[in-house]
Amino acid sequence: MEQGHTEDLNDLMRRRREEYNELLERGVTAFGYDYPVDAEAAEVLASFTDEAPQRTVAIAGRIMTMRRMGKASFAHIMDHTGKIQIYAKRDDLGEEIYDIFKLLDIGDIIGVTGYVFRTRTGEVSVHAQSLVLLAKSLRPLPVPKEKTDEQGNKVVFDQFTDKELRYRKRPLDLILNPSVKETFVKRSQLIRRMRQFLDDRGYIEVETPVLQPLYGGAAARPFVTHHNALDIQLYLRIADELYLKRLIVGGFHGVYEISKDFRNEGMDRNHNPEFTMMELYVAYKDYRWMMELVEEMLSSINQAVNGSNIAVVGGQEIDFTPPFRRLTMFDSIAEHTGEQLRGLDEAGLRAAARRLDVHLEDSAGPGKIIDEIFSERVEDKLIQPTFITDYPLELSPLAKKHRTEEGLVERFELYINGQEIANAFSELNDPIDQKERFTEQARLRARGDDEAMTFDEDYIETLEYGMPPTAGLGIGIDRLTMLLTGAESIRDVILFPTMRPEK
RNA sequence: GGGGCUGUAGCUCAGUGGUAGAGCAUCUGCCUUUUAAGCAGAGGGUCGAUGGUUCGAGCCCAUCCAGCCUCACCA
Repeated sequence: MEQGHTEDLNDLMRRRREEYNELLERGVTAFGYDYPVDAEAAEVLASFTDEAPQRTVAIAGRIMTMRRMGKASFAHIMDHTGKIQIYAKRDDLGEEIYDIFKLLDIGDIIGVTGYVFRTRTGEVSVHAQSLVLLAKSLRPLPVPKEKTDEQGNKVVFDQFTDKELRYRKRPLDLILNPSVKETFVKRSQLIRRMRQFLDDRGYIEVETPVLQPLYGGAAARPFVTHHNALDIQLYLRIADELYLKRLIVGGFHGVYEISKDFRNEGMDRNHNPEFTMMELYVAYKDYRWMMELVEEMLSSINQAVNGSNIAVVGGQEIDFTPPFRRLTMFDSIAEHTGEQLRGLDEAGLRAAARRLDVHLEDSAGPGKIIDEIFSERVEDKLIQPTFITDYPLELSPLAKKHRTEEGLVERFELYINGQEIANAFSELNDPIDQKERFTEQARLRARGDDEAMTFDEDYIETLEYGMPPTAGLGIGIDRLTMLLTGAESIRDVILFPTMRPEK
């Protein structure tokens, strides 16, 4: 239903324009400049007692309900802390103001000054002594109605539930569905605690390019753009990794970045084309050290967001108390399938996949086969926080070879509730090895793998100056937020998720 | 990309081939402690779009658009 054009006034909107004009004729400023707010709804309600001396408050918010009864009326206004009832009586406001009040609508934003009292039916309310319009709402707001039934349960009527509209018109979603705001407050707390945790350890927050002449650091297809003045093609970054490690070469002992990455791929419950990633690199550390940091950081973050070591997701309790379980990828597969893959050659791995009914592309190499078996038979069983360690080398072109295990790299991924939450490795700092890995990636690309990494000559050159041993970490902020808030879709933790444009 | 479901008033929805409906919202009147306020009345629709079947389509068929779920692909 197209309602985007102001010219396209339906009856409800036309009516509001008329009211707006009528207010102007009465000399009312329909859009105010400020209001001396000195109270908030939640605090006023919480602090009220019937014994305390009468208190006068100045409060402002959006009108959410209106009950006009001739010469006296009730309304609820909502500010950022919640709703509170306003009582407007002609004899107290004066006829002029009261008539203006009667011209107001649900959605209008008003400022009210008055004393706090309890109504006959028991609701703490503000008895208005003055009232001003701060913003006229010219477009009808689909406000749901609420009722408390005999059992004390809150019943909501006409709730604004259309998912598409909620994502497309997020401001309405925020006004009409209070839990939405809670999710984004939690997201903010999460990021704040993460930043604080990293800052407390002396790591430096930096900013690296979003527009990159070569993209790298992950296996993904990029968005392509063009710079006019230089007349060159640029890519939106798919990861921060290679730039951050350049900074470790440059002498920073620890750097991190929290920023958007962009991947030109499909969208679903777990993927949005732009998403927020935190990446951290710390010199002289390895992936084992990084596991301990991740445990501490996540339990600290969950404490900040949920006030305990527990998060509840889909009725499941997730326990963030360190230490988290550690399990090699091979052992996790053995535990959940009974198949011991360690030491098997490609034919042996394929046979195991067949026994487990895991389908493979013909082109899959040993590492890919192991990864497929893990993804299909293990991943979704990892509910409590579990570090899966030691990945096949061919899947990890930026990770350092395992110090004792042939064919593996020192890498871990943290799984919680069946989802990858963190990815980390001992970073590859040998430029000769790195060059070989890039060469292999280039071979894959030539064979048509458009997600294989590009050969980054400048990065190799930087490594050749010498990079200390380094531990690196990436955490998807959106997925972590989903986990800690129990959200089922990534769109519920992104304020303005990517949507197909309305036609 | 495959399969399933959905799209009707501002919102939430009903409507199985015969004159488009309900509640809330809106408008008019009454109403000075109401709370899904109430009472009386009124207005409001390209039934997602296009084409077809039919004497007749919101309903049946086809195509398209959009959304959700699911599988596949993908970190």
